[in-house]
Formats: sequence, C-alpha cells, structure tokens
Amino acid sequence: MTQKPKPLHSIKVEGPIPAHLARSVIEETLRSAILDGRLPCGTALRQQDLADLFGVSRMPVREALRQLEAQELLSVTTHKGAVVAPLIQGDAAETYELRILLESEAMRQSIPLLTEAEHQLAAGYIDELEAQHDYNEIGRLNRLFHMALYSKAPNQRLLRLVEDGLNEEERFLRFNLEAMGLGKLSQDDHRAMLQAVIERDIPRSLEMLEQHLNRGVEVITRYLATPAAQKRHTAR
Amino acid sequence: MTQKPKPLHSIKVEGPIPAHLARSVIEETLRSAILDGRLPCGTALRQQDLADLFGVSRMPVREALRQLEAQELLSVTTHKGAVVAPLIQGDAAETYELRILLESEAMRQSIPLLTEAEHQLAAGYIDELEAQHDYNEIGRLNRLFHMALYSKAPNQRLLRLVEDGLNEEERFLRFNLEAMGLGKLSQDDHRAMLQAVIERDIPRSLEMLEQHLNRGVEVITRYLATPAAQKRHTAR
DNA sequence: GTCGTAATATTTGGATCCAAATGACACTAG
DNA sequence: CTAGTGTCATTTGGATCCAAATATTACGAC
Repeated sequence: MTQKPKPLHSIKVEGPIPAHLARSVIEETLRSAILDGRLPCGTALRQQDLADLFGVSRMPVREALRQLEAQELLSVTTHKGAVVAPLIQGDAAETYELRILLESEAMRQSIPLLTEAEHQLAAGYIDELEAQHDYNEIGRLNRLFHMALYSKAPNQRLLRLVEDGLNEEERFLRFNLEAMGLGKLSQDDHRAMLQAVIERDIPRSLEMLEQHLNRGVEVITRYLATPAAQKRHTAR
Repeated sequence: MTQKPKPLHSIKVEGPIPAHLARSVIEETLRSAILDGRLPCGTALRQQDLADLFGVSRMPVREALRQLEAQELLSVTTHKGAVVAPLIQGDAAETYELRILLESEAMRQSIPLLTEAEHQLAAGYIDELEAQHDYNEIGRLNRLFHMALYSKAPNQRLLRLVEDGLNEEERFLRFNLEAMGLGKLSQDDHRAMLQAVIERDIPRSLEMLEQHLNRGVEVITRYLATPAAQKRHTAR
C-alpha cells in the first residue's frame, strides 16, 4: 500500500486556477495553510503532489516554494525537498525577549489611541478564549487579542514585526498546546492587562505585558526540556 | 544603436557556473549587487539579460528573482518585470523610530561584552570615515562602525533585525549622500558615542545613539522634502 | 542475522518551447 | 497636425523534457 501520510487533504482548491496567476494563488494558499497550522511544521512538500493538487505543472509550484523559503516558512535543502520550517526551539528565550521589546513599544504607542470599540473587541476575545477548547482556536484568539491592543500603533513597520512574532507563537501554540499539558490557559493575565490598557495606565500595562510574556517563555522552555518535546521536535 | 542604459556591467561573473547551484549563485550575486548599490534602486532587470550574463537559461534567474522579491529587495509586477525596490521614503520617521528601539536594545546588551578589540575596530572605522570621500565607502563604513558596537549582543534575532535596518540605510546613503549636499558626515557623533561605549556608560551611550539617529532622520526628512529628492524618487 | 554495497526509483534543478499580456510604433481618420 | 486604433515586438508565466543527485531497497558477504 502506498499509504503515505500526506496532510495535503486539508488544502482545498476550488475549481481550476485562472492559469496566469497560478503562482500567487499557490503561494497564498500554502502560506495560510502553514500559518494556520493545517500544514504542521515538519511536513515535506513534494512539488509533483502540489502540482497535481492544484492541477498545474510543477513550474508555478516551484516558484511559490522559493518565495515561501525566502520568507522562512519553508526550509528547502537541495534535492531533498521543501519542509515546513521548524518553530521556536532553543531560541525561545531570544524570541520572547525580542517580542517584549517590540510589543511593549507597540502597546505604548497604541494605548492612547485605542477606543471603546477595540476595548470591547479585546474583551470579547478573552471571553471566547475562556470558553474555547479547540487548540487551533485558542492560538488564533490569543493572537487576535494581542493585536487588538496594539492595533492603533501608528508605526506600521513595528506593527508588522509584532505580527510576525505573534504568528510564530500561534503556530507554536497550535502545535504544542496539547502536548504541553495545559489544556486551557488562564485568562487572568489577559484580563488584568486589558484592565490596565482600558485605564490607559501605560506603565502598568507594560508591566503586565512583560510578566505575561515572561510567563510564556518560562512555560515553553520548561516544556522544551521535557522528553516529549524533544521527541516532537527532532527527527522531522 | 541599441544604446540601452544597463548597469549590469558592474556584475561580474567569473567563469561558468557549476550548473546545479546556479540559482543560489545568481541570488547571492544579485543580492549583494543590490545591497551594495551596484544596482541602484529603480533599475529594471530583464530575465533574458541576466540569463545571458550568467550563461544559463532563464529558469534559475526566475527563481532567484522570486526569492529576492520575497525579501523585498525587488518589486515584481506581472508581465512588467523586476525592478530594484525603492528605498525609505515617506516612512523615514517610522524606520528610524524602529531603529532607535532595536539598536538601543542591541547596544545595551552588547556594551558590557565588548572588548578592547571591538573598541579599536570601531575607532578604526571612524578614522577611515574621516578620511574617506567615496560615498560608497562611507555608507559601508558607517554600517560597520555601528555593527561593531552591537556585535556582542547575544540575541541573534535582534541582531538580524538591526542589520536589516543598517543595510537599508546604507543603500539609501550610497544613493543619496551626494544629492543631499553633505559631502562628508561629521564624526563627532560617532566619536562621542564610542567614548561612552568604551566607558561602559550605558545610559549616556543610549542617549548618544538616540540623538545620532534622530539627527539622521531629520536630515533625511528635510532632504526628502526638496525638489531634487522628489525627482530622484519618482518616475523610476 | 547484520552490515555494507550496488542498483533502482524518486525527486529536484535546469533547458527549451509555447502562450498570453503588455508596451511601442506606425498608420489612418478627423 | 493630432488623436485613436490596430498591429507587431518584447517580455514574462506556464508546460514539458532531460539530467543530476539523493533516498530506498535488494542482494551478497562476513
């Protein structure tokens, strides 16, 4: 039996592709599939399989893979194929240190400009997080909550880096939350942070954010040291 | 006469390319040519020309261009071709604001770990800058000086973002220094900053850095408002 | 039975060919 | 003389074909 474990089923492609924008469609489809976790990190992507799936030749697939490689979503080794890039591992501490720096500034810029609308949006995400048990949704909601707080920061470049970091964390959480044991994250951090933000108390908000992220990095590094994580992150 | 203004001469290619790593060679060659200014922003890159130049088919060229596009060094519009990406423009303020954030942290992390060797290296760059009149070299030396001060920061991710910012500035300086009127930058800022760094006076070092970068953004925004800059940055 | 080697199969990378789209130019009409 | 339109040339995007490299598997020797 050629029973190959290909999680490509999750990638749906509706109808034939308009032919002359095949590459961009493929790139976008793959990117979102990687970011939202339908393609877990470590899965190998065969050019021919993708070509068949999209109903095109290997050519546009190749170019799409190259672009995703340049964006560090894939790691391609010559003649060996494209593999969905691994997530934070040893550099978890560095990653979170950088996030604290970037997100603190984003929050500082954003807080004075946030309106009632964003406050309620963020509160809504917390409620959803409280009720949610689906790991995929938890990662997504967590990202949306944070972005809601930063969204008004005027510096678009900063905001994009912040978003990159959150996307990376989302991928990581989606993939590891279950293995990490903690089924549901307590929303205490989030509630306290939102309260400080609503009161426009910038120093306290930043303090909360830093604590929150530090707690995150602590949980993750502890988890990464466990045998379960070792196994999960090697040999792929 | 087919007198086409192609600055491709500056790209040298020694001997035939090893055939199976054509793409990576082309990508690297083009990247460095763009970063160090041999391909000024705005130049159009024809696939066939590049293929002829490197002595290969258009195929590896296409993939290399795609990767550079994903890295935002090129902007490719379908059926119109690849153009070397424009530089900081309206968002100069944002760019420098972000740089202050990132480089301050890098400097804070690096200062305690710097040794005599780096101090002397940085001092050497200042001396070279003082003597140098070649705009290309000025941009390069400026980048090397800054990186010398940050180089010991343990956070590699942070350091990479810092390096991206410095590369962008270098491209900008190389292309605009002459037009900006200021033939040679005064090295007072650099000297004062280095002195503070050597004394391991972190608060003063950061203060100097912030001032230095703010002066930079001021000069640039003032320049960008001039008609000369307008002309230089439109219609290419 | 296990390890090492050789042959095969799979997969990626490059070349060539063809189609579609955009830009330039010339020709015509007003 | 100018504006508009139609044709042609240039250039990119996709498909197909071929070669090189690596992984896999089978076979044989110890």
